[in-house]
Amino acid sequence: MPRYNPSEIETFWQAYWEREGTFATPELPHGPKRYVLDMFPYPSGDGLHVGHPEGYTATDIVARYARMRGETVLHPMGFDAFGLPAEEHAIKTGEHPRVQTKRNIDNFTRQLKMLGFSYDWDRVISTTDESYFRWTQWIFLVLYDTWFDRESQKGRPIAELPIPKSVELAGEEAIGKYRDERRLAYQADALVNWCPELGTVLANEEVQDGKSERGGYPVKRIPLRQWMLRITDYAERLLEGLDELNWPVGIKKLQQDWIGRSTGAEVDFFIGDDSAREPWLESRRTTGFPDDPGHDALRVYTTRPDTLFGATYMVVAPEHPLVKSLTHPEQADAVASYCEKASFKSDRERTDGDRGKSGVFTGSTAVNPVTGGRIPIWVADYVLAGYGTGAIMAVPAHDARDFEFAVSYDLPVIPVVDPPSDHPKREGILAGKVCFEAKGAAINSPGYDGQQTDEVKRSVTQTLTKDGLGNGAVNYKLRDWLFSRQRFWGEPFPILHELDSLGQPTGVKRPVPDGDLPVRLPDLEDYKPHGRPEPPLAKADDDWLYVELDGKRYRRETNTMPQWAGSCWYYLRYIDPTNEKQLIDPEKEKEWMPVDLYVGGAEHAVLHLLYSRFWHKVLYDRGHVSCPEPFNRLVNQGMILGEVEYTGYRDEAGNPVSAADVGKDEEGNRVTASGSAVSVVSLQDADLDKVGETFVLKSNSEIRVDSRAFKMSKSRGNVVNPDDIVQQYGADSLRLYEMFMGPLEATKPWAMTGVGGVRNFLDRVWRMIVDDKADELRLSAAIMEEQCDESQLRMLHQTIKKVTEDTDAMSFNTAIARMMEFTNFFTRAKKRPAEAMRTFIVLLAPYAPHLCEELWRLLGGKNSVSLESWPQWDEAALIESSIEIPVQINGKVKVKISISPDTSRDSMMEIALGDERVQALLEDKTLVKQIAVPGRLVNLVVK
RNA sequence: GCCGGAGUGGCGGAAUUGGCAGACGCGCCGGAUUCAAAAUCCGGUGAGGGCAACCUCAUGUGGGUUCGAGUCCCACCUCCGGUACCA
Repeated sequence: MPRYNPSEIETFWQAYWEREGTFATPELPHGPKRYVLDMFPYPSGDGLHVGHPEGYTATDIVARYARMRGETVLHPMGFDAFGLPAEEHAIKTGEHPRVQTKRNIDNFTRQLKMLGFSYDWDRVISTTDESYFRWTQWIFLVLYDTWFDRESQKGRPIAELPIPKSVELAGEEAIGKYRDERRLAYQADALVNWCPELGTVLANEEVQDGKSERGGYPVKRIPLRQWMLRITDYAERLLEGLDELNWPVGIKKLQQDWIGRSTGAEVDFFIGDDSAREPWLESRRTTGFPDDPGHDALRVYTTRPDTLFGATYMVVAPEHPLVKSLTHPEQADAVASYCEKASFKSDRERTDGDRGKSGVFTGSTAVNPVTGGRIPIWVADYVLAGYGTGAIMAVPAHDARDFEFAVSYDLPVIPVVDPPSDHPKREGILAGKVCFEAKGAAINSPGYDGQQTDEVKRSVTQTLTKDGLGNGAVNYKLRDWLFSRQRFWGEPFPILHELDSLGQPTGVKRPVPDGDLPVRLPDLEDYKPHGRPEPPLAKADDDWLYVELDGKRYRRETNTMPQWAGSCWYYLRYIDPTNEKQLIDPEKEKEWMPVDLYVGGAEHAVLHLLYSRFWHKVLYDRGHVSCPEPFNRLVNQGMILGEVEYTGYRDEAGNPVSAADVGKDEEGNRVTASGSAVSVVSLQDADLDKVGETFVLKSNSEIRVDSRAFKMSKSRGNVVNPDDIVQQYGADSLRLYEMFMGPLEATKPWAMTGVGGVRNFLDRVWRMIVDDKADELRLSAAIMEEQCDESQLRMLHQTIKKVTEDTDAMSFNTAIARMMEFTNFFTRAKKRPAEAMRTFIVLLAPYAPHLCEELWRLLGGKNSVSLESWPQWDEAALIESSIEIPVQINGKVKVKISISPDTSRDSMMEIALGDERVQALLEDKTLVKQIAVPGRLVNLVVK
């Protein structure tokens, strides 16, 4: 019995494709090109989960479809294989991460091949390959060799950096330092999360409430020399570049918000003695607003210079460099202890809202530049050191945070913006009892009263600029990118630190010469942390750690790059994966770039995509790539959740409790309204009824039940393994099901019965063509070398049209629905013209390639169906001789009439009004209005 | 709090963008085939009412625009995701 047997067919055709090189991509495209890219996976030990094939199937369909349309397609795959899990595995087992990584990549490769994706496997790369990370290191050196020229908004070689005379005179060392301060890759002291117990530095995500996520040990923030990338210089370019991209608006918005551009002004507040103030003001009037405020001024950044008259105090961040000098002796202890406490809090904790605001007075005051009055300076951790100038002017009347702080510490509130007269809380606002953050008319602002916010902003900034006390300024939330990790399993930095004769670093850095790349990872005895905030590479043998070059001794940089590094540019390497001389051949780059379609999860909406764009722009500025943006079109696949779960509740006595009466206590445990604990019972849908909006127990309709699908997770036990699905249903079924579940971008719950549904469809396709009663594999007797009749021809061409359009629009679910209709239609037919079957198989091939190869062969195809060209539909065949349209009366369908589809408006109306059923309905009524839409409907408005 | 996205049958989802709501699939019901079952094939399936032809009600809720609203506007509710003092 020749039943559809996926496991046999699928392995056969996968071997065929590999043997024949069916999907090998030429070096250069001939004719139109399409670069279709997946976000490459991290090869975890768990193998693929069903979320991977979702995006991969979508791109595979697009890639196969594009090939059939005659485009040259680049559709590659690779592995983002540096990362923490392999290192943790190494710490536990002593096995080199490379070994485990290799094993995982092999497993992923097996799984990916099992799904029949049309990747060009000759181009596969892993970020951990030496031949790959050699170029990651090389790009780092490009960043190191680049400075950002603000004037031209462009990265340029460091050799072109203009050196001021004074620096030049100070000698080589000063020039070196001057350059180092301007490179896109630079070292700086950054605060890291150091956990002494674990003996390691942690990422922000690994720290919760000031404690390590693993173990719950205290984490301290300590400054450590770190590599940073000056992504902030590219903020404006990264923002502007978004305009031209075909990305989901939501993702663009996320990136915009992340970059967080704001405009306002920097303002200097005088902090010296009163006697020194006049000369200071005078000098400012003549010299203008300086780059450096000097020691007698405190500089703030504000987006609301119009509220300067309402600034009643100032706040500096605990890490602000002036904290010490601003602190009065009698406040010294309080300030010191406050700052110490703040240093223990993680960024996350400090910025965790609703926690109330705390602060401490420094004892000193500053002069408000517009009122001339003295206002107190506080230290508080609600001001962030890393944003703006790390200091603010506080305007409690018009800033919610300042207001909250002012109320706590009883600081004055002076309203300077009058809300619109119809504002419900206007009185409270004017009395300084309520905070108002929106725009209005200035009050209590001598010289500006009555003017509107925007106007006041402008003129206050103008006046400050004229007096040398302020200047318009732009700020970004985006921070420079902390680029080094104290980890083993990452790319080593290709940087050498010069040592003096005593073996101490001189501070001079030197890039590893190009010919010496890659800098490989050393072999370590063990990978365990060693209790100092120093990277594991510092434990390497001396012959790795120390280098002699041109008679000088150097110590290697021992930090490694973050996982982002390798994923920042992999899309370029696919184009020229084995080039040993260059990152990428410029000719190939020009032909293939940019990526035409990039599909992946939304979790990379900000970081990966922003980092990648940043590197790409630097490479662009330095002439290594030809296009300013890497990813033309981006599509985010939605998450696949586990099967829907029904959850009921029971009290301690075991009696069912309605979900409506179940809440959560402070610790998140489920309890009844009276506070007693409830237990959770998992239910089957056979036990349930639906009443209105909710599910209830069949046995007792008073008892409500929760119904929800959850994110797949090991702990919940709802993870679906692709291996199992392929084994049970076949790869084509898995592919098809994931595409049929719903729109690609939507979040959707898994349903095993649905997989059975699409398998059912493939079985029907098989039986439509194959004689399943015969002993050997042969065509069904219904397949004939005959012409389609009119309705078959229409069905065929409508299907070609729908599948073409839907595949173009990536509406795979509706394309599949249409192919199901086709199959249902032709299964019923006694005669199935072979030509129609062949055309249909071509349409289905991108979706279910294995099955289609098999049936294609059976229908007489000689080559792979993947090499066929995509069919065209014939408009003439689509036209139906007559269509049924509704006749509405007052917008409600009453009667249906049959007309030819090209009937004119007037004759439609004539036919409708001539219909006796319509006439009967119109009796005793007055026809007020008649609407006819050709090919659609007739609507009669009557009274 | 803020920013996104979404609410349509028992379930997943369709709906040429303002024109017959529920395509397609699952599930369920009935029939055929079978000694029986599986598989397969055929038919039915939003709710309520009626013997029936038919009627009424239905796209989270309430209003509005329109000949006509799942689709547009206003107000609100719920869920999901992201984000968090950026001055």
